[in-house]
Amino acid sequence: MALNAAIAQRLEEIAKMIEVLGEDQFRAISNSRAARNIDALPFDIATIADDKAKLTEIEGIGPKIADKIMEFAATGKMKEHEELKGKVPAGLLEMMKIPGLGPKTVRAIWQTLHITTLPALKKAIEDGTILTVPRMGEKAAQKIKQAMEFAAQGQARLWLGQAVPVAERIIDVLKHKLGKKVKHIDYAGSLRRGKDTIGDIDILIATPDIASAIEAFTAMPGVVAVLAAGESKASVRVRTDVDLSRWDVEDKTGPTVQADLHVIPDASWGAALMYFTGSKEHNIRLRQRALDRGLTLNDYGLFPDDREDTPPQQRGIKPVASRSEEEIYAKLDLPFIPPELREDRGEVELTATPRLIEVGDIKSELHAHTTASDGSLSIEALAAMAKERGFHTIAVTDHSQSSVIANGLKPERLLAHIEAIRKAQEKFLNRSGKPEITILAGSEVDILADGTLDYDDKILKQLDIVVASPHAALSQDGPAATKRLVKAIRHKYVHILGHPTGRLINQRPGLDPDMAKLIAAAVERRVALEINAHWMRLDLRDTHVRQAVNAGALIAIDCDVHAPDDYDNLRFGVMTGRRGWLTPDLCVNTWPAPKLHEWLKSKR
DNA sequence: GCCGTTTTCGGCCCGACTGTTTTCAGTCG
Repeated sequence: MALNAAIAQRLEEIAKMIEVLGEDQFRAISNSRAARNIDALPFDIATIADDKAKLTEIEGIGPKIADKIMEFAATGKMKEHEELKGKVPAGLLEMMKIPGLGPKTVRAIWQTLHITTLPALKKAIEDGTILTVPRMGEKAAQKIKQAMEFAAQGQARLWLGQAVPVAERIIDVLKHKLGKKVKHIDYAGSLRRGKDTIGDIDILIATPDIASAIEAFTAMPGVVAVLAAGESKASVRVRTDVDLSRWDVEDKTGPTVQADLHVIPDASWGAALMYFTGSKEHNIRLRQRALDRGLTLNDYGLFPDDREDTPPQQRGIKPVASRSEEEIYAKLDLPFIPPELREDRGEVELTATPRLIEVGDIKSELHAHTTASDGSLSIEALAAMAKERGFHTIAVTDHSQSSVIANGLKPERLLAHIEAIRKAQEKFLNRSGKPEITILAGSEVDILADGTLDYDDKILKQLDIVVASPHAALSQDGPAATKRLVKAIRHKYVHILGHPTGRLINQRPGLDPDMAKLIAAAVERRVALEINAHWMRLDLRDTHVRQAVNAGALIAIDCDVHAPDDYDNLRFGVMTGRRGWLTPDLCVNTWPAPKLHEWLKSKR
């Protein structure tokens, strides 16, 4: 879906350029909204790029933007975009990416000092000429300088698995310092919605002792800078520390992240939690819905709308609902909407809360490595940990021969490994000789660049489970990737397509296959598509899961265990599944042993 | 530039914080 991304990027840039030129800002908002919606589309826009009627059916796309899409799809150019680029120097768009620098300020800097690049901006801050810009003082200049330095450090967004431990650590610190004075505390934002990357961490607290909360937050360990500390809000930059040893990442200590603490009145906890959880698009949708019902919604509650300028809570108006998210949704005639669904992707049409998958539903791990290839656990240790988690089945799926770096198994070693797995099974039998946990002999077999598998059929047939995954040739083009992966799905011995695109978030984009074709093949062959739960992968991603679920495809959520801690990544895989509206029935890992084993045998 | 069971024209979510101002503009979420 390279076209979706290319169009979205241009529309977003058009929006930014309109803003910096100081032209009609509603036009800017429209372009930006269209860009977001196109980026979130679950299908390739190329398939309807010659059909104006279909294009305008997409939310936020009217006749003008449809024309722009058709023009770009046909010619690879967008005239409006190019004309604006002629008027707006590229450096201005870079400047707007710096936190604290918005369109108005960038425009003012451009108009007064004719500055159009980041280096020139830096120089103007250093020599003080920036102070001649209207409304620009010493403090603002220093803030911009600091923000530029943070931006230069690179990675803007944190991995989900990096951010969650930081948020939990902050909550622990505040709970410890404030004890019983904490009425409510939780994290909100994209973290609570389970997005694969996180911009910043939002912590909400309800407590009578506001001063102590702000003090504890700004003074906690790991804080490198206090950005703001007001009466009801504080912002800091805090260090992250996560073991990244499985992949070779340059900065092993991890970057810093902005964390915001919002102090919330106890009575408006639900309204604030909802507001700060977002998404922005979901909130806008709810506010609109409130207005339609003669109500107005803000972060203090849902109030009767009397069209006064002063906010209702400041005039002592009693809210219709405010204490819990549940009661606010109810007053808006909606079921409770789980945070992972709050993306304005149709959830506001729901009439009942869907029973989404939960961590507790998972009863098996179907993708795990041992010391035979690149894992750190023995077969027995792997199985013991799975049993401890209440799983009925664990699949040992070490790498195949082509994965040389991962110590992949040549056929002879694989055959010996199968024997070792059968032996290990004997150690996990109860008194009546029944398995306490079923240990499957499997393999994570490489899908070679042309779609053939890394072992021949004679070998594959002897395995209880085959997870087929792409590991090399991850930069081949979309059509080649589609052909390759569909061929693997159609292979008679394959059960699961492992990390289908091979992406590493923030590191490499991975394959860009035609998902609709992959899903269709998977549905037909009853092959499960994996959500790899490692937070650097989360592959399938949320939008792909949604597509697969809509088509009725089977999904596997697996931790791709290499070390003991990897089992803990399950929750990130489950969050991604929930973002894709995944219900337990479609997820093979939730199936009871007989049903799972029967499915596996149906491929033999 | 999009959108519409009050509208095909006239709207477009709402509040806190900061810094630069003397009453508010800009940015953010």
